[in-house]
Amino acid sequence: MREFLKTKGFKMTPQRELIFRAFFEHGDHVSVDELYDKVRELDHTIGYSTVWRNLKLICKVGLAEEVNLGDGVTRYDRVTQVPHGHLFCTNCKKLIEFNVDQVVGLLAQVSRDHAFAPDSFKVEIHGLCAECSAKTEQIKNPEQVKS
Amino acid sequence: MREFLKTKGFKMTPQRELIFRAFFEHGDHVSVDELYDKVRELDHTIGYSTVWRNLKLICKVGLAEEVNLGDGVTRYDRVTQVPHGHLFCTNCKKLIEFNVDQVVGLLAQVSRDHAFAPDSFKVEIHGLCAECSAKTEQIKNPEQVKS
DNA sequence: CGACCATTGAAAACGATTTTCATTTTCAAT
DNA sequence: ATTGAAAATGAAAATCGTTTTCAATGGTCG
Ligand SMILES: [Mn+2]
Ligand SMILES: [Mn+2]
Ligand SMILES: [Zn+2]
Ligand SMILES: [Zn+2]
Repeated sequence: MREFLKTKGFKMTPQRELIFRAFFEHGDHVSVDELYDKVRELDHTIGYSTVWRNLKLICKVGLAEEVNLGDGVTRYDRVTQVPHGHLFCTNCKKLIEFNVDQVVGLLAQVSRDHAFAPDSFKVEIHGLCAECSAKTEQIKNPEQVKS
Repeated sequence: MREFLKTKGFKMTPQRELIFRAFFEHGDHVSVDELYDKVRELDHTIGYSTVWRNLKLICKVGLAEEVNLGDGVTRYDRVTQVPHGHLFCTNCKKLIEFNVDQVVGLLAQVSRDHAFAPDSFKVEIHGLCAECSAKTEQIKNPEQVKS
């Protein structure tokens, strides 16, 4: 890691080391706030802006990407070998990943059709996860015990 | 329109009339700022919050949806018969729509696989449109006239 | 060891969105 | 037409996640 960053002209610092570790070990889909809290447990002197800047750095060197689910906070998603889509529960904010190989095939064709040079594909399904869906069902149809 | 809103318990006002008209006649994919500017040309006394609230209202009654392209501003997209995806040029911000029938088919299956109750599917391709793509090409490979 | 420049932390700035509040307007019932 | 309750408006302020500023610190390399 240190070497990887050095080749890109960045320096390694204790704070950076800690933030990178925290992100890659426990941090997928974290917001700045969430990672800040995690990192603070290990070193309560680290500043918020340092966490923010290092998350941006992780993106700049291509190890993560910002994800915007439309709820006002930016999350940071590790870049993986295979691209994936997100099932986002608007109730409990759970995020489930799924394979998008087939979808990407279709979207690549769409891009070609429009002479569009794609950088990235974003595929999201918003709705209710199994658990929240079950709960809502209950609320709408309270157990009709009476005949 | 007046009747449609009345049945939902909302009142009609001159401001609302103007804002709705502006949105449905010239406003697809507008931000609040953009629609505010448009509406201001017709009535320079309308307040920003009134435009904001009425865009929210248009969404609430199901005639539009918020779109978040990750550039920090919320846009408002008319709800159409057939769902569509967006090709978003990160350079010139152009937005091109495309058919997602096939994609939605795949995503519906993904939802079923996860017992997920989908509300909406979001399909975006970020990159460079044909024009911007051509320009960038030029910059990277300036006409190599010399041998 | 310096010199140089990236990095840090605290605080302030930013900017889009949302809320507040006093006032005005709509609209259904008199 | 008059009235009253509820909804809507406009200006201003509040909110809140993000981003910048700036002085101080610290890493890298000769
Ligand atoms: Mn992910
Ligand atoms: Mn659209
Ligand atoms: Zn859920
Ligand atoms: Zn473009």
